[in-house]
Amino acid sequence: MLVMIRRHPLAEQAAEELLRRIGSGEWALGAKLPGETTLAAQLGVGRSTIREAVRELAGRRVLESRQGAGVFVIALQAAEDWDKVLRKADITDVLEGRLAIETEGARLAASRRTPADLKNFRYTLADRQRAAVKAPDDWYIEADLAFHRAVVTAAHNAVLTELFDTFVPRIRRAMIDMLKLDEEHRHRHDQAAHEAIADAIRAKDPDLAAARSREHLSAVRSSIR
Amino acid sequence: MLVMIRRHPLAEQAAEELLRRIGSGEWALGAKLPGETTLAAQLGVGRSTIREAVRELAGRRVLESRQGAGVFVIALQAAEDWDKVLRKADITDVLEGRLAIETEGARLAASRRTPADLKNFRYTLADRQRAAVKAPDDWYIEADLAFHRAVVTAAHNAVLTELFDTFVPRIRRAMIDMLKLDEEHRHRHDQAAHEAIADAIRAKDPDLAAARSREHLSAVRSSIR
DNA sequence: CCGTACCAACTCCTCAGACAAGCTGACAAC
DNA sequence: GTTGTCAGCTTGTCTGAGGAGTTGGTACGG
Repeated sequence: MLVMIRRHPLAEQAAEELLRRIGSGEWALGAKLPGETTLAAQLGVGRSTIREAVRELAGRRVLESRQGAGVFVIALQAAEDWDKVLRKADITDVLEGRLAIETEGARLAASRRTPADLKNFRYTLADRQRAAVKAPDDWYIEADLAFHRAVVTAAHNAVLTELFDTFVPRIRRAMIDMLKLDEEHRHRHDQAAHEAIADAIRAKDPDLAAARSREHLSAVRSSIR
Repeated sequence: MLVMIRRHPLAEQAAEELLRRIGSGEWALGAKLPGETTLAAQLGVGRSTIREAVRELAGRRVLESRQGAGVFVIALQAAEDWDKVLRKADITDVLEGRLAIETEGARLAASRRTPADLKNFRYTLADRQRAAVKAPDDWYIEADLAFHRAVVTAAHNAVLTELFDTFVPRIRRAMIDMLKLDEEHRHRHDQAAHEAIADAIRAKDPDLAAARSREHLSAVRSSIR
């Protein structure tokens, strides 16, 4: 223990160790961990270090401590951090996930869109048009994402909207990289494809909206390779 | 402060207060928080209490502390806990999300499935057939989910697979509720629909696989209302 | 004028000890 | 048997001390 290279604070290492033991089945769901003093002695660290480790796992909703009673396991593993999953994932995998969400979103939007949704389309499309002509990259990216979000929002499905928002940071980074390699700004010229998606939703044609959404996003995916 | 009813430990209250201030814009993304002693004085608590609060928010990926440098904001709000989002979400919204994932999964599987995937289909379908005839509800549910997971897995897309796994607990609960109201076990009789999905993937027909997947899940969704 | 080495002040990190507050089970009194 | 009490456990909080890492200024040498 004393010899090991310390890249992380002791408290973090202790948290990882506890998480490992929980995952290995040493303590079942709902089980009570040994007392702080016992754990401190076991891991060879001070009591306050153990407390911080437990606090960290409490923040990750794995442990729960009750004064006077003890520390208890409330989850066998840390909830998947989606931002981390997406960061590590291959960009084509992410784009295929986005395609699944947006295609279905466009399909549902075609039957559920309200007048407010259509107004939102007009606004975000006009904004995207302006940004495509003269705005710097980051402005354009935000305008583009705003329209795509408007489509998903029009599906009036909280899960799909939340999924889209989860994907946004990763998509944004990918677009930044993509635009850097795209000196001709070819990507900005597909305003027509966006208008077409909005038109299909406006016309209440689910299959067409889904098809056009799929077509557009497939093109984006292809342009990556 | 002394008079207030203390239902939560001070460290937790301090964490909530810090989270509130971050959300209110007091500290921007990437900004450095005041030192431990300063914060402790501001909130009227001890230094170790502040440290535990920071540690909790570090576990939630909102703060990050670097020895010698300070504590920094790395997210403006706590990451959405997907399990929690799905628990609160309307079941039809969840099923529509599942439909988006599985339909696209089936489509991709039709062009990427390996011999191992097909073997997996055979195995899980046979298992589901047996369970549909005589097994108790929870066995049947696991067998059904195993086949659906096999389909998504055959798409060979880590993001889609992870999404499916995120949805599973919520879907499982919904199925339990559904089967309780389904005395005739009608739901168990759609083995043919599952075989049909597997056949389309086996035949490398993306559109057909997607259509059959969509049809099956739409039927499930309709049976809920 | 520029670059380097040094250093002081600041930060978080860890430990130890003390006491408060809350829970639990055993045991005595009724 | 039921109830009340309490001792012994647990976590919660504070304080003081020193260790370790970062940062920015400053003096020195070129």
